[in-house]
Amino acid sequence: MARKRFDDSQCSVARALNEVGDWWSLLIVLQAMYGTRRFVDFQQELGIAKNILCDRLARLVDNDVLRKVEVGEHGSRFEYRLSEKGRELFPVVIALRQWGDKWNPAPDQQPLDLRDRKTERAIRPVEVQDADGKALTVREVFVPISRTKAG
Amino acid sequence: MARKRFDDSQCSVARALNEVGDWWSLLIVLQAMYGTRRFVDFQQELGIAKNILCDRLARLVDNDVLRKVEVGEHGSRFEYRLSEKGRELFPVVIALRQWGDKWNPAPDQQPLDLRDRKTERAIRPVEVQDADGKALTVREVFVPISRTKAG
DNA sequence: CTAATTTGGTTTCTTTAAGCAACCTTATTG
DNA sequence: CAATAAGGTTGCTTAAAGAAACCAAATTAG
Repeated sequence: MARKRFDDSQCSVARALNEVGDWWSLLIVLQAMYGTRRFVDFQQELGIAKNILCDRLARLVDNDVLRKVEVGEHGSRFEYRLSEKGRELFPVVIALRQWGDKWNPAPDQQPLDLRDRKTERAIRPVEVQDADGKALTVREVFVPISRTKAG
Repeated sequence: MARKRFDDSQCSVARALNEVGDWWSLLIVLQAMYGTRRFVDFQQELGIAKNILCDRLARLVDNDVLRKVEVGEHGSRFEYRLSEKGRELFPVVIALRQWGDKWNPAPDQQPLDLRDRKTERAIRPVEVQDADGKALTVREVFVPISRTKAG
């Protein structure tokens, strides 16, 4: 595949994609948010090859998106849990999920119904908002000119 | 690469990733949001090989994320513009950008400063919110049990 | 009006990663 | 004590990414 490396890119989206932008990583993070923690469970739920899963988990751990935790007294049983950094991908994943539900709905599947544990009310669509919480489209924003180079 | 096809996946995140989850597509969408429209400009700004750019643009057009518009009277000059569907990736891209800025900051780059055109005030971090606009973490939500299979 | 350049590609070749299957080691279970 | 499960590693095949060369139509320069 000869993938280009973006580690040093000036664009933080490119750098973010370097960590979770490959095919499987974001799906692994998603599964982790659904509660999956064990190697075999990721493998079965995602239908991913073991060597690829191995590689992705290791990279996600390297990048501090997941933490690898020994469970069972003598080691050799592990869990992969989301770190704070990994958990903060929540808006990304949910925004992507909502976008997919809206624009590529599966006929036999209703859109994600995610609810607040306390109130049991559904979440809103993820939006880019101004300081007052009003939704903004891409056309309603701008990047102010700054002295240093922008990404 | 032998990439697995997710077109028929039950998971809409997987289906979304099928459209914009490959290496370059989301960066192309990002560039388009920054205002890029021409083939050569994408090529230069992203540093992408022409054949790959060609392929990605065609796929994004196929998937209705971009529209290919003839410009110049006799055709053979084109612009690639975001569709409504493409524009609605805004929260996804911005959430990813903010995540990258927070967790992988470049030393010589300040985080994205995106502002409301009208008020000139900075946008907020993209969040998952409850019905009242309160931010929710992944731990504060649940998926209610439903009669049909969930993604 | 002709030559050079730009735009938007296509083709060929090489490199590299994804997917599959087999195998392996250390627990735990039966 | 044998079988199975967890968590990998290794080797092979296939397919996609990247680079570079080439190309045709349209525009611009002279």
